Amino acid sequence: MARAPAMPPDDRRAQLLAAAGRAFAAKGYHRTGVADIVAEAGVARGTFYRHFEGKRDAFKAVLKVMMADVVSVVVPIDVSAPIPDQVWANLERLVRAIMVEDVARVLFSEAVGIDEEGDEALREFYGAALQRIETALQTGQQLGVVYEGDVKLKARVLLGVIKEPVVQAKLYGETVDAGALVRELTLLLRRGVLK
Amino acid sequence: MARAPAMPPDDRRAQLLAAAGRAFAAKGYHRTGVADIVAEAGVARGTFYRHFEGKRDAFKAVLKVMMADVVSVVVPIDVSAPIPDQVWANLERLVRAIMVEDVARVLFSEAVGIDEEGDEALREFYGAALQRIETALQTGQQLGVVYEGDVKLKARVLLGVIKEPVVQAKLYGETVDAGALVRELTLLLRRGVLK
Amino acid sequence: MARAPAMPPDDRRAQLLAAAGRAFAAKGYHRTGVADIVAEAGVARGTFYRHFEGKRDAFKAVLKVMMADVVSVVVPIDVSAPIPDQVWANLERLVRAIMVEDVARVLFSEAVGIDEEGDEALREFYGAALQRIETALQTGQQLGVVYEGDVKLKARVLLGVIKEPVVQAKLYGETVDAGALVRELTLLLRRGVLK
Amino acid sequence: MARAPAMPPDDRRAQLLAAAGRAFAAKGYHRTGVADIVAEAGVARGTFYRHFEGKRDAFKAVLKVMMADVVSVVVPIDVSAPIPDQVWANLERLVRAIMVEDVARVLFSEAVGIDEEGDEALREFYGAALQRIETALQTGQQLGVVYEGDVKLKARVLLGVIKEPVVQAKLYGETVDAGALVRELTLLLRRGVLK
DNA sequence: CATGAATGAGCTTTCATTCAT
DNA sequence: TATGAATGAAAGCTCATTCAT
Repeated sequence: MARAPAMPPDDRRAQLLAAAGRAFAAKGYHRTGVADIVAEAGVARGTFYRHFEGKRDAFKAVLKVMMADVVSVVVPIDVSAPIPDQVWANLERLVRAIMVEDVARVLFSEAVGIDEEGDEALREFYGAALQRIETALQTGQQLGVVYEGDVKLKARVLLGVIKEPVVQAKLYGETVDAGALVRELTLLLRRGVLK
Repeated sequence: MARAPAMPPDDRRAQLLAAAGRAFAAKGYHRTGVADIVAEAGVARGTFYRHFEGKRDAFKAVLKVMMADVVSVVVPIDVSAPIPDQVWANLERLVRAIMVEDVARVLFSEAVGIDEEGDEALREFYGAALQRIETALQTGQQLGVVYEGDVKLKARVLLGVIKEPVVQAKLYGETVDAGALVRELTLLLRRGVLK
Repeated sequence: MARAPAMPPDDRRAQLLAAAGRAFAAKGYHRTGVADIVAEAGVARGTFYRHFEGKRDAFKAVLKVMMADVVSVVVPIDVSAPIPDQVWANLERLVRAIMVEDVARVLFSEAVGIDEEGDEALREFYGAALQRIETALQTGQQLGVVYEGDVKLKARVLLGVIKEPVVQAKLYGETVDAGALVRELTLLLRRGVLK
Repeated sequence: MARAPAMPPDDRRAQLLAAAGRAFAAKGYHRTGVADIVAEAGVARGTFYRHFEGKRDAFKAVLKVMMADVVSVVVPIDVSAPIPDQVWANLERLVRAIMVEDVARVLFSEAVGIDEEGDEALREFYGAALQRIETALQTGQQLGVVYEGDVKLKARVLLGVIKEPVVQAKLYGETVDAGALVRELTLLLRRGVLK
């Protein structure tokens, strides 16, 4: 094959990261081989190992990028402005970010069961996400807009509320109607399910 | 090793199924080898293949048993008796069933990414579960106790509500307080999160 | 399964031998499993091992029977009667015997490569056959009806002359026209191929 | 073990092909493992699978090479020169080619019974060989030097005439005297066996 | 830096044989 | 004598990783 042009390490790494993201998203961690990644990137096997310690390392790196992408869309609540609107806006952006092509599958579906280190990476991601939700809930409680109760548990429930519809849609190859989902979530958060 | 005593095929199969369930729960599908399963069962490799076509077949069989176990705890609502109590009771039994040692990990964590056939098995499980939830919601709507809206989406949200706290707890090796969880879910379903 | 009725050992052995012959003929030594043989015979696995030391032993026994069948059709030449007719008659019986359903495949196709002991069994068969042909040729030379020359080599050539058309026909699933083959062989032996 | 030096794929493949040929010739298809081949070649298991899809694929490749080797020694008859001499020369070269160490065993002894695909490969080989012989016979008939009659059958007989002495010699670990064999075949073709 | 041939531990699966019932 | 569940050595194959060029 034609030799890929030499490239600043960071660029090459970024290229590989993107390729790895696509590959993992397409087939999941276990079914994705290093061969898939380097084919996607158009470089040789050895090049991959110049930039990552191995397949798992690459996966963790992909995970990190995706986490950052997802988290970045959540903007802190400005208490001097109407709060509910900000919450709904955050929620909608979050759902949309999660639904972006690769994220859902990589983060939610294929990530568990790699090995202890892989699980740890996942825990880190979920830990960060849940931490943010908890903080938001606590703030809400202090503001009197969130019911009292175990915020940790509430946070996990909320995570599931957002995640599961996306995961299920992925599982069936459907696309999610973000607007409808957000509306549904809004209603759930506001009044529950049962009259 | 001492030769395992002969046994009626159905018994041995059941024993292997249990062993496989424990093994998959302990290390997940991908990290579990047939070697682990037969070690857990205390039989030789060949014996495993007398009862299952292979590792994936065993996994599917485990999945099937667990599905049945989980589903069986949900009892139909008796409309001539107070409904809410029945709903909460069902919910509590469901949460407890899911929390049983092996179920959560096998069903929720390690199951995706095996191969197309494996994914199909999962889809079947989730499909059946969601179908039940949807039916319950529709009944609820007809009885006027469930808000209007897309039941399919509602069902997925509810699945997430139940599943995620259990998954997260597993991820951290925590045990879930079923009572607390059910109470929280109850409140969520009744009035939402936000005042 | 219903227990096969107890049976005098020789009968059961004969039954198994026949079943083994059919099985080996159908799929060849390597692709035939003990499972095939016992299924064909309608007995349990263990029964097979009560009558044969193992798969190879059964194969050797089948070989022996077939050898005897084939060899028995060749009748000694009566020098007081017209010789050529007897030769042609022997030849025709031989070809027909070889063409009998199972013989060709078992003897000629699937027999080599089992292991040293198996090869030895084959050598025995071929040795016996060639010995007979050599003797016939020597007699012929003494009677002045066979050309001089290395009888051992001549014998092998003749074996090939008979065997190959049958083997090839088997390979293509064709049936051999014994009459035509014998006629062709007759002409070859009498005058060769080239004018 | 010392790492085998990198090598252009075609070279390595050729080396493996040769090693496989030796291995198959030494022990036959069924008793030869991939382990034997890679040991013979002095490379690791994985290297083998970089070049062949599996054991059977390697066998088919060996078969192909050997076919080509054998076929290539037969040169077309030049009708403007004395024909019989050319026929004998071809015959002698053919016999010698077949007797080359590996060819006879691989082609003639161990090849049947692999599986349907393997048998098909063999049929191809024999088909090609027989086709050539048939063509030669037809030409001979047109030139009036070959007796009339079924060329297909004649071709098979001739194949047996050449093949069997070589096979038998192999079976006994003898070496064939090519000169003597060709002389014998010559006489057989010219005048038959019986006066 | 990039390459890709080479590696080999580890995995799944098969099947002739054994032996307690 | 007949049974068939149990066995486990042995085989084929994969793929993340290494390293000489």
